[in-house]
Amino acid sequence: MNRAEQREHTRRTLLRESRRLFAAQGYAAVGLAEIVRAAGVTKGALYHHFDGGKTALFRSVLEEVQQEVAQAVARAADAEDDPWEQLLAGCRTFLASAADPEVQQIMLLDGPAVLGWNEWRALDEAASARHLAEALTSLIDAGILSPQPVEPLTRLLSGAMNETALWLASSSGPADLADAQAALTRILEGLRAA
Amino acid sequence: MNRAEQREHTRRTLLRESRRLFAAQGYAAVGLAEIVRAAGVTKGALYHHFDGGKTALFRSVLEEVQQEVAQAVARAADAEDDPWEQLLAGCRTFLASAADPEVQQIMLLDGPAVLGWNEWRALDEAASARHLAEALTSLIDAGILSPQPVEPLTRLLSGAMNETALWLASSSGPADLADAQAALTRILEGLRAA
DNA sequence: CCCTTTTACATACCGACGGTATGCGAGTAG
DNA sequence: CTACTCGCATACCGTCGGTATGTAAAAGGG
Repeated sequence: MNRAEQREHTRRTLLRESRRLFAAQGYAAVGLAEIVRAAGVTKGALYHHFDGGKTALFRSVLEEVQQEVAQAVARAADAEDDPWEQLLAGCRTFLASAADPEVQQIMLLDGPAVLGWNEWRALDEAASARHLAEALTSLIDAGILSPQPVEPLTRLLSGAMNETALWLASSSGPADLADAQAALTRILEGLRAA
Repeated sequence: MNRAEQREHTRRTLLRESRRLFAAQGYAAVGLAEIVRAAGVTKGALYHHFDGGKTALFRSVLEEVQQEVAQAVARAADAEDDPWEQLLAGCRTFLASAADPEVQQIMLLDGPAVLGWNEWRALDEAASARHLAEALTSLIDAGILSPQPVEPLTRLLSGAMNETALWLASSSGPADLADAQAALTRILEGLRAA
């Protein structure tokens, strides 16, 4: 194994193990000692790969999670032809993806608190909220949604989905996801009429 | 000053100063040393009043903040006669109240991450989400909203308002609050039609 | 093939933090 | 006046995130 491979291996191991621990226990409850022990390295390696220490490691994990969610959403949206159906499919898929406890703890609970809301929002924007905003803009241009500022609407819908996903984890019978998706659909359809 | 008065004075001072610091710097960035110095006491006093230490102190601060927001919302809603107008007024007031940076940092950012989402939701439920759910139930019973599960809808709306409030803090020109309230109204009116 | 440099870590250490055990003096009750 | 309680202060501890330094192996030039 040459040096580049070894480096990548260590980095990926740190990301994988820290992601598992952050998801299971929450950012604050996980110590660097536990992370490096799980990864089979030492703190020296961690700080060599992640300049900002614990925070930078968490940021990388968060980006990874957000990319995965965004990919799932994009895939679901691309499977539809009609722009309106793309929005519905994307939103429903986001809700389903964010129902994963790993995603919740890292992306929805610790993310904003650890990085601050501004940085969290910037990452969220880059990963998925931008696509939502673009979709809404297209629908407004096409006359399917009434003309209005896109940013507040994007945040309303994004926040609605985020907190509903968290709710799904607590009281989740299997019917709740369907109920939540139905309620979300009702909201979107209500906007369409107007 | 007798003992009961002294006790209450110390407790209120700790709550006031810790609230100020938590709001300004975030939970994790504030040390107990800083809190007790600002309050003019020592850690002994803090642990005498708040059995769970830093976490318990934060929980008390959070409850205080939530109560204040809930009171403002209830007052705005009670000022209206029509149930539908009560809902609109309550939601708009919540958005305006949660635009306060103190409220955001404590109630929306650190709250869920520090206490965990389940406990945060229980406190939120007791303070304000319960009223929202009751209002929605009444509107469904009155035939103003279409029959549907109330819980998912409550979480969708609550989450929409929470994240929009956070957005207001970042990019806030003074017109943004009005835009956000207008978008929220559009969503609610859309539900009404259906 | 050897020597130099760089790289990818490991080791050892530090200050600060949250938390606890104990001490103490002023109130309060009998 | 006394005994007891209560509201804190003091002193101390283990653990944490972070850093400075050491080191062995890989890479690169002659």
